[in-house]
Amino acid sequence: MVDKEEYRKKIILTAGRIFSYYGFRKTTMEEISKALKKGKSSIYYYFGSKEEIFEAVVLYEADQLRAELTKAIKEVESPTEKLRNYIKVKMKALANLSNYYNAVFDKDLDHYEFIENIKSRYDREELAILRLLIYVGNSRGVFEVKDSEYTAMAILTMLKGMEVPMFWQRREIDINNRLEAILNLIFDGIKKRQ
Amino acid sequence: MVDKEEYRKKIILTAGRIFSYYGFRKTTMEEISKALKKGKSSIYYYFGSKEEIFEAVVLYEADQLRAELTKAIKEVESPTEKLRNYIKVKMKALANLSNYYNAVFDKDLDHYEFIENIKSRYDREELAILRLLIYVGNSRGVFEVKDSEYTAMAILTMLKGMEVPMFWQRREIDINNRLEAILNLIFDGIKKRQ
DNA sequence: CGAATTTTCGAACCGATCGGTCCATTCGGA
DNA sequence: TCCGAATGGACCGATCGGTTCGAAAATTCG
Repeated sequence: MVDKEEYRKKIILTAGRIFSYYGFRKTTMEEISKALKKGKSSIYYYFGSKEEIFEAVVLYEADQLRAELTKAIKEVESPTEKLRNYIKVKMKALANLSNYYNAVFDKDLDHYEFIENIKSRYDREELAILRLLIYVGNSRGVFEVKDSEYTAMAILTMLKGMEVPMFWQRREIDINNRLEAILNLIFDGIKKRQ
Repeated sequence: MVDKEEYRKKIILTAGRIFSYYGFRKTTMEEISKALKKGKSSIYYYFGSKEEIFEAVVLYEADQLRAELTKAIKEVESPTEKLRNYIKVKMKALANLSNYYNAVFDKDLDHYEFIENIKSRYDREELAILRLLIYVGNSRGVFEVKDSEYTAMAILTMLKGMEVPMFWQRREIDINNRLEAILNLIFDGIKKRQ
């Protein structure tokens, strides 16, 4: 009863690890169950299908990401720092939340509609957060942009653009350099010159 | 004609990349051929089987490693530096020559006899190199060990011991710390106190 | 203790996939 | 134009892998 939900969580964690290693297609139920030291069919007591597990994993990671993001912007005061933190956390998350990002970008997975849902839902949420950050920074006189809506969209686009190729060349230095570069770009373009 | 050997090399490189990403079992001939922009059956013109390709890849990486190692010990003069370089190169190679190391350690692959051959052959080679390094260092009065044969074996064992768990936690810092630690240990235990 | 319920698991189904083969076709140089 | 080198589509048998099912364990509860 109480344990069941708990065990689902354990499955999510374990399966998530394997998914992130092999990807959705190349991960087998056999492997998931072996990692849990259970029979293959036992997993079906907790989840209806492989897809359902993956869905839960992606959802879990997405929530994880949202939690980290909101924490990151609450931690600091100034709009500049908030935005800076936000972007940094988001980039760092690429390494840890690989299933979420694979789900968002993997073309093989495009037909899964739940991914479409997550995609658009989180896009809207992100946009709202960014817009707010920019709006506040603007009214405090730290930023100076005409339209916070479109500026938020521009930044979101930039972030998305960064995510994709990162999958192919994931060297640590590379990531940091790119991150610094984009941060500089964003702030120099956005910060009020005095 | 001339190209054939060249194309085999290209296949080895391409297949090696995919093998190192998915592992032997999870890599399909389809994927290899697609990556080469060729039909699946075309690959069989160059190699007799999937195993044969893998064999070639492992052999290639093993030779690569040997070349790097011999270069590394030729680059410097003192026995201390030679041994130091040797170990460092070996550890660094873990990241790049993943097929070779997977082949050496993957339990699923144990029944492939050619891997057994590579294993023992390279163990003997390594032992010989290490023994020589220690022997020279010894006679020059830089090292001070009773039996270079057994000392070489001890170091080899240590190196092998380091290799295995590295697969599971491949963080850069971790590797460097471990490396430093083991180098210190080896040298403090081996170097002549004055 | 025994009955009821929860949880596990092996067996088996079946469509998909995979390694490998065949063979007709195309390519490229003489 | 000829000939072997090289290619790739169609196909095959075997295995794999997701899922179902029913019955055995394990656990809970009266």
